[in-house]
Amino acid sequence: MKPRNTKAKTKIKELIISSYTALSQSEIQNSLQGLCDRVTIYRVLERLLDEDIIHKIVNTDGVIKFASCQSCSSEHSHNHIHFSCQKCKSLTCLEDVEPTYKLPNNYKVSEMNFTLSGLCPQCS
Amino acid sequence: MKPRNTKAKTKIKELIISSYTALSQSEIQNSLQGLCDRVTIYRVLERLLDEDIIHKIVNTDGVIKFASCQSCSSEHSHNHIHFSCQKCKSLTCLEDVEPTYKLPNNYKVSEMNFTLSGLCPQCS
DNA sequence: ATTACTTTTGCAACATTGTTGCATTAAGGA
DNA sequence: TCCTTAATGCAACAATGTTGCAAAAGTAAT
Ligand SMILES: [Mn+2]
Ligand SMILES: [Mn+2]
Ligand SMILES: [Zn+2]
Ligand SMILES: [Zn+2]
Repeated sequence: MKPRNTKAKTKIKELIISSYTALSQSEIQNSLQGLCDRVTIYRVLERLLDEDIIHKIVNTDGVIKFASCQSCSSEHSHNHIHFSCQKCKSLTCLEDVEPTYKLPNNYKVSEMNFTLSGLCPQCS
Repeated sequence: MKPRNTKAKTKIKELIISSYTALSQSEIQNSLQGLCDRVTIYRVLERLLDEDIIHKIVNTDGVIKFASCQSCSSEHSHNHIHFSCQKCKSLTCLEDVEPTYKLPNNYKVSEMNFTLSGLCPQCS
């Protein structure tokens, strides 16, 4: 399975990389203005995830968003916090903020999803 | 708006309180075996949230789950971690585990949603 | 440039989750 | 028991995500 570069993939990748905030499928669809089918967006996102170009974040309302990978060029890890603004609805990666916690024994952690919500600097 | 105790509400409340893991709408629906309509479950859950009897958790896959409130009888706070097992699919509250983190200035936090996924003690 | 191979796409169809309006039912106090 | 109104059932709808399959397009070799 050799991945190919298509119009849709190129444009979606570009969109996500140039966006300061994480984007949902529907937000991407609106930006593309009919460049490709709805289904194609889902499939392209899946491919970009596979290729470690983007990562997936579940927002506090359950909406799934996508953001570019910044710091995981060497190794793929996403242990940073996300911030969801209740006013402007933006979801941003706080790449520098990593939480600490103390788990009971016998839990094996492989992923984390940490999102704080409230007001972002622009809105507060 | 004086809340009333109905069969549906009583049963759903009972289900969630007696469950060790957080439950989704569909899991509740399966347990109820036709006791009430699908829509009623959504509406009952909303009421139980309003009454601070249960709290809402967004799982790592975006599925919304509900668990009873343990420690927020005095004040309503849910700053504990949740654990999502990738094998048995259970989502549990780790009431005693609260993370620490250092946020940049100007962010106003009002809620947090922190879910770790991996293998739970039973599955690892 | 043409061909051949295979990935990617569009479209239709479907499943799941969640919401709303409205007529009917039932809880609970008088 | 009666009355008020909260709660329910049902139908209809919207949003999100998935799948199968034929058609289109990317890529490398000729
Ligand atoms: Mn991120
Ligand atoms: Mn919890
Ligand atoms: Zn904001
Ligand atoms: Zn498990």
